[in-house]
This record gives sequence, structure tokens and C-alpha cells, in this order.
Amino acid sequence: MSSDRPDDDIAADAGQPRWFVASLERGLSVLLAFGSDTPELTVGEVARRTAMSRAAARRFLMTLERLGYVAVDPKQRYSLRPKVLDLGFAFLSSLNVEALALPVLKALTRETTETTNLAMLDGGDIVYLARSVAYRPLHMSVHTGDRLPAYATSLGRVMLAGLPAGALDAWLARTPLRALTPHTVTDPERLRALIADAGRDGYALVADEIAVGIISIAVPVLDAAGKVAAAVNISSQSGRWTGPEMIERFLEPLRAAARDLAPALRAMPRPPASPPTEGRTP
Amino acid sequence: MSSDRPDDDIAADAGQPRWFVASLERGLSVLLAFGSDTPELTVGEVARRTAMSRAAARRFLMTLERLGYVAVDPKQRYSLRPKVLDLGFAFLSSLNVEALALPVLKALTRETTETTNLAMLDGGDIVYLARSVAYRPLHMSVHTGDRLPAYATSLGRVMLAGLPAGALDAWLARTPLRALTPHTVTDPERLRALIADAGRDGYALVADEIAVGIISIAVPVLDAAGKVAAAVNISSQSGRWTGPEMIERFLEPLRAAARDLAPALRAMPRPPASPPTEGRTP
DNA sequence: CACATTATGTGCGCAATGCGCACAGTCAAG
DNA sequence: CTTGACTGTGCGCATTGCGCACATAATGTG
Repeated sequence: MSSDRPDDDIAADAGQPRWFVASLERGLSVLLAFGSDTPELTVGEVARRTAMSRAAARRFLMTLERLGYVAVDPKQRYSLRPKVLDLGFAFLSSLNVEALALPVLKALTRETTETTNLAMLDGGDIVYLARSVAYRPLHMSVHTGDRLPAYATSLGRVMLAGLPAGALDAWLARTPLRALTPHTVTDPERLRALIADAGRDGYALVADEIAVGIISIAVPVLDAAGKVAAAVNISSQSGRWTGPEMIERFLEPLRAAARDLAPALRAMPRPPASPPTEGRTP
Repeated sequence: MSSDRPDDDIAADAGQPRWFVASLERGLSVLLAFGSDTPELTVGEVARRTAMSRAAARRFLMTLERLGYVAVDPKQRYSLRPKVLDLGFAFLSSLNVEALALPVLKALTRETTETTNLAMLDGGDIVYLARSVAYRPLHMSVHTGDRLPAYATSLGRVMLAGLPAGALDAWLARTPLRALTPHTVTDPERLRALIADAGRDGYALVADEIAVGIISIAVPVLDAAGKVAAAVNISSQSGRWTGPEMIERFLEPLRAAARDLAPALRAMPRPPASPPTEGRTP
């Protein structure tokens, strides 16, 4: 097949343009292969999980080991080392999460005695940036960096409401709405209406949709340009408060906190909102 | 099997063996180029900081953008996106830090009304895995994932005391002891004695060595095999408590917490202890 | 206002790089 | 023992990613 490529800018079929550095993607996929369920992996397991040859998996693991990101034990089992935190935390500290956002969340927790969270939108998910948990037994085990589907959370709804018009449509069109509980709204039109409500009212209240027994209310955090940059919420047990009570007691404190949080967040470039294929051809 | 040394274990001049995937190292260095001080970088800045050609920096940035780790704004400035957290948090959740360790720290903070920290050793640094800060004004701005030199901290001293004999010598031999305050112990022999004390006593007390006004006491967290896997400390202001008072009030609660923390930490493969963190930008 | 100056994006030829096959050694189970 | 599912490693070859070089756009300076 001399079907050599003259220089097609859109790569043929395999899917990646000429400038794409495949080795980086493969290397990162090796790091991601380590999950909370599987903290230790062998070369073969990594190869299987990443769909690459054993020789390749081994090369990447050895490279990562030399760089200090993974370690091997005598039994040839690989695991992550603390150095991987270096990769992610430049991001959090660039947002001044610890110095600026956390104190605000803690104050809000103290005022309301409820768990509070700060999150951003990334792809179709919300990502927790910081949280302040009440002493009450944790109802859901969420952690900084964790992801949840945006459509079933109060944080997600207020942030979806802040997307440019077309972006929301595109998002709805390609996101499968799975029912996480019997109460999860999975009808696209109903969801769209709820998101519109959230945009109009400036808050979202969601009960029992991400998990039974969880109720939460969220408001957007606006950046200097007035765009929705993030969201804060208060999360509690649905037995404790009714929806109207949540609004009554928590909406104003939340809004005050959101105002305080604004300066903590730099203006983030807008989410690509289209992960797989995108055409930005100048 | 340390085979012969035909030519591959000591690679030619660049210093990397044949199996080393250079593109992964370069790609990761692009991620690390984003610091808290510089949340936004242009292609040229990244090229300069990573000492690679502009073309290469651009390839990596575009690759990372397609993968969702970075974003470009209209002004061609790149910044990290929340997805980078995915890389680091698999590690924390693999240790069950959030679910198991944090509650213990919080309980300790409640009992003592002081800030508590959990850290591991990595290279010559301690890395904070989790912390529970007291409401008292934060004296030092430390964050999960942050690093501090091990030799000047209580956490570091108890963990250094847990290293195998030879490893400590090697570590001392190659680690420059910089004075961070006038009180920092920089004499290797005095430091070695202090580390030995920490090993014998099962705790380390350090005052004003990492920063003036900070005093802390740390104890090791042992894994199932009895090895030092991590360390917990209580950190306060040196004006508040004297050393003996710290020991008197906090040592026992700390030891109890350390026992509770043990199951939270899997046995970590021992730190290579060889690669001193480097890779500073020119 | 034209001229440096320095940033950007992109094509292309070429060699080094990283690929995966294939072989060898190791441990456990049957 | 045989079998099978693992490891580590050498090596030839095609690919991949490299950086030069050029075009262009945005800055600043006389």
C-alpha cells in the first residue's frame, strides 16, 4: 500500500493527527490504570488494562519508575508513589483552593453545620475541588478530585445552566442519562427544563437523584467576567430537611459564600465540551 | 540479573537506557511546567521551561489538550484543567486516605484542638497526604501534595528513622542540609543523632526549624509488617506550647491515632531512596 | 509609520525512537 | 514431570516524533 499520506491534516482513519504524541497518551493511560480498587498491578495486568503489548507496558512502567512515579516491590508488583500528586496539585494550588476557597467553605460549614463542596465542570462530570465535611457521619464518600455525572447533581445543574446555548444542546445530545436512583431525572426535556430553572433562579435543588437520602442545594460561582466558573453547594440528608427548608435556611449563606469564592478562582478557559472529536481547524 | 554491561544499562551519553520512553518524560515535564505561580503559559514559555523545542512543546500541549488535561484560551494561553487531578487521586484513593485516614485526623484535631497531618516520605521530601487544620489561623500554608524537606520536620525525622541502615547514610551523604531558619540543624552528625533519638523514642519533636514559630511532634505509622509507612504529627505555634508540654499532652493521643491509621495504609514498596528530586527549570 | 523584534502555526525530510515479535527463564498448579 | 501463565530481554524495522525552516501575526521602538 503505497497509500502514503501526502500530508492530510485530518488523519486518515486511525484517528490521530500527525502532531499527536501517542507515547504520552499511552504513558498517562498506564498511570490511570491504577485504580482505587487495584492499587497494585503487574506488568501483564497493566498491559491488559491499557490494551498495549507487554513489552510496551513494561517500558512505560520502567520509565515511570525511574521518574519516581511508581515503585516495584520484590514481587514485581507496581504501585503509585506520592510523586504522582505533583502532577495534579499544581492545578489546585494555581486556583488557590487551599488558601482562599477552603476557609470560605469551612466558615459556611460552621455557620450551617452542614457539609459544603466546591466543584468545577469538566467534560460531562463535576469534579470536586474542595470540601468541608460536617461532623455528621459522612453520607457519601466523596473526595477532592472525584467525579460525578453533572446531570444528577445540584452542582452540575447550576454549572450546566451557565454553558453557552449551543454547548448545552450538544452536551444533552451526546450524554446518556442513566438513572442512578429511582428519582433520577432521565428525560432530556425535563432535565433541560430543570437546568433552565436553575439558570433563572440562580440555584439548583436536587434530592435523591444521585443517591437515595442525599439532598443538596447549589449556587454558581461567577468569575470576573460574570461567567459560571464553578459552583458551591450544601449537601445533607434528605430526612433532615425538606426542599423548602433547604432554600429557606441555606440559599442566602450559599450566595454569600459564592461571592466570597469568586476571587479565589481565576477565569478558567471554557471547557472544550466536546471530548472525542472536535474540529478546530484555523 | 545484573547481566553484563554490554552497552544498554549505561546508555551512551544522554544517560537513558534503551527502554526509556523519552516522550513520556517530556510530556510529564510539560504538565509540571505549570506552577502555582504561573497558572497560564504560552507555547514559548513551556518550551523554555522544559528546555525543548517550540515545535515539541506545541505537540505536547496539543496532545494534552486533546486528552483534556489542558485548555487553550483565545489568547493562546494554556492552563491546566481539572482532569489532571485524575492522575494524582488514584493514588490517594488507593490509600483510602479520605475514607479511613481523614476521620482519624479529624478526631485527633477535635481532641487536641490542634492541626494534624499525615505524610509519607518520597525522595528526600515529606509529602502531605491529608491534613486536618484547627480553626486557629493557619500558621503555614501547607496543602495535600505539598513537599517539605524531610530533615527539618518532625514528620521527616520519624520517617528517616525508619529507613534501613544503609539508606539513611546514603541519604545523608547526598542531601544538602540548608538552614531554613537560624534553628535548623544542619550538622550531619547532630542530625543523625536526632534521627536516632526519634527512632529510639518513637517520636520526634521539632521547633522552629522549618519556620520560626512552628513546633510539631510526630510519631510513625507502622504497616502490617512493622515498617514505618508514614507519619502523623500535631503542629502548633511554638509560643503556645513548650516541648515538654507538647509531649505531655499530645504524645499519647498521637500514638493512639497512629495505631488507628495503620490499617488505612497499605504496605508501600520501600522508597527507592535514590532519585533525589531534580528537574528544576533553568 | 515603517522597522525591528519576538511571538505564533505548520510542512517536511530524516533518523532516532519506540514497537512488538520471539525466545528464554521462572514459578504454581495439575 | 508437563502445562500454562507469567516474567525479562534482545533485536530488526517501520514509525514516530524531532527540529529545522519558513510564513504570518502581534508586539514595541526609533
